[in-house]
Amino acid sequence: MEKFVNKLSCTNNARRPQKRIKLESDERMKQREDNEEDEFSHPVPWQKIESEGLDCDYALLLSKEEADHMFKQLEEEVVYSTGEEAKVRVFGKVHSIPRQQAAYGDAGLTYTYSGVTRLACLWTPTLEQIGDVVTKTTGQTFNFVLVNRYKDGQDHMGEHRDDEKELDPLCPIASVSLGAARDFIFRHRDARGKRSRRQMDPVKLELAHGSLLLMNSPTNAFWYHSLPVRKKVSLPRINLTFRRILLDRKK
DNA sequence: GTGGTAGCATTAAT
DNA sequence: GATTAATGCTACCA
Repeated sequence: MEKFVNKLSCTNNARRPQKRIKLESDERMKQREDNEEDEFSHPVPWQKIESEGLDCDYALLLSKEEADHMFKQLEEEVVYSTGEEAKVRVFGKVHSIPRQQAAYGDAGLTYTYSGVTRLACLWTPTLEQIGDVVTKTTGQTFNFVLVNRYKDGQDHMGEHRDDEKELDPLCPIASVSLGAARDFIFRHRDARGKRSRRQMDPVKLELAHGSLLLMNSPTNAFWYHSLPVRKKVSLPRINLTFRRILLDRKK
């Protein structure tokens, strides 16, 4: 069995991803960094995950106690889609998605994928709180979060890319995991299928309770990702993917 | 043999 | 034509 990337020794002890989009003055950034020093008594050990066209950062964002608390709060707060909203069309067929899903974000935001348009609910206190931690840790702001709940190892997500046109292409997608640890697989678009053009090994991660995975540009242009079935997993996992959706797109 | 997983095939609308 | 956030089937491995 191949070793998973984040089971290997961690070589990168930077406090946050090296790549940052400069959105604010040096003075404000310095001020914010000073505040972060107060907030996080332990530096966040980032692990860089790289391959051709793949650029991700992985870190344990929350302590076990914090993550336990957030998980419990979300179980009470989040209301998941039902009925038609929980269905998706793939290969011409309509399926119920094999997990629970909900969309939260700024007022009036919508997000479309695979023939389904979602109107975001307004942030819950816990989602806002976690979003703040992610922003403070990464320097990125987000206006939308997609919540996926996998009740056990039978729930999963098929291989896909997050390449929706309405996403800000320069803003990374920040994926926070709570609950049961699950495998997460990246595969390069040119290494899929029988007549694949190239031999490229998939990149495999295990997403732990309280972890944060940043998918930086241009990862989603080249790499598909999936959360495969794992029958031995019996506990639920909640995944939050924070995104920035572009506003006022030209019509 | 058996259970779990990896990888390919599917399918018809956009 | 290319793509596809789904499942189904088969081959492989422990």
